[in-house]
Amino acid sequence: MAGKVKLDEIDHQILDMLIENTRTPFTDIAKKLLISAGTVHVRVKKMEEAGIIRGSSLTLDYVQLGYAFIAYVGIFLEKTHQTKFVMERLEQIPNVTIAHITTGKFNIFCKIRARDTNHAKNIIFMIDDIDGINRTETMISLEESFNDKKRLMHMIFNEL
Amino acid sequence: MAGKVKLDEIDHQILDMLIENTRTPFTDIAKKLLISAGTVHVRVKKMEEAGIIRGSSLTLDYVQLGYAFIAYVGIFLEKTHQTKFVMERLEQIPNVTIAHITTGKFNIFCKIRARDTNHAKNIIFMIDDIDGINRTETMISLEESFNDKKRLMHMIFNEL
DNA sequence: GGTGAAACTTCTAATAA
DNA sequence: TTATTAGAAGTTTCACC
Repeated sequence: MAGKVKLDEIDHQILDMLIENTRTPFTDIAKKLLISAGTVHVRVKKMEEAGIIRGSSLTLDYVQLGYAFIAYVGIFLEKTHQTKFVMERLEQIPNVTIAHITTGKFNIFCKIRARDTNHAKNIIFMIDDIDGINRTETMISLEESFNDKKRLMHMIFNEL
Repeated sequence: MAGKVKLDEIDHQILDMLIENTRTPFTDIAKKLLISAGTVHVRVKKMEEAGIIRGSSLTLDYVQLGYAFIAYVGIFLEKTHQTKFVMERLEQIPNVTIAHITTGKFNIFCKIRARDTNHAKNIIFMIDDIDGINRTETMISLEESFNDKKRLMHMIFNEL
């Protein structure tokens, strides 16, 4: 599964195309890179086996699905040794989409997604109720802006 | 592009399978849901046209790619009306993977990805240099934990 | 490593129900 | 809306560079 694989320019360009659309036909990629579809197939498989490609997922419009509310919750623990326990509890709440153990102001830091303010309130209360949490601080997202993955990839590949 | 579409149980299950692996053959989905591959095709297309499915992307192992460092940077602005300008500047830095305008402690809040602490320092200096930013507060992620999308989808579909 | 072609699988659109 | 069908397209393997 995990391994060390040196990626070359061809691999970078394959990833580049698949990052934009995971269903880009290998034949299209092959045509663009002037290689055979078989080669694309082998290289993708290799990157999957090496664990560089961990999977693929859909980007959904959560607003249209009725989940427009995003907030970040900073968590202060009573004692640091409770970190693992609290992280595990957070992972059990599906509305917590990502959680980090952090240095700095907060001990733990997580992102939540909810339908609306009222729904978010319930989720935050749920978090507040976890044993070991002293208090939380909520930051509501008024606007979200993404940077597309392709640009980060270019940085990585060109060692900028 | 955008539209109101009511999703039924079949749609939910199609999304469920594609969220885990966007390349799941429609024939597999059809077999599991006891419908025809043509129907799967039509429904996926409909969800794409409605904008519910916005796209697909690869999940990459950034640690293996040499980008193991994650931090969140809270930004305090000099004046609120500079928000848009600063957001635009942040979008130009590929290492800033996501940025939010927030209520609460910070005016803006962003996530950065870098090779190491030294690399991160340069990025944070870059952010500090943006006009209109008063000061920043960095939280380094020591450990990241994801919640899989499937569970969030189940919440959404079951109106929990 | 890569190719090109064969065998197999999947997609897609049209038609019919 | 869904199923069926059939031709087009894509994937995957493999013998051979």
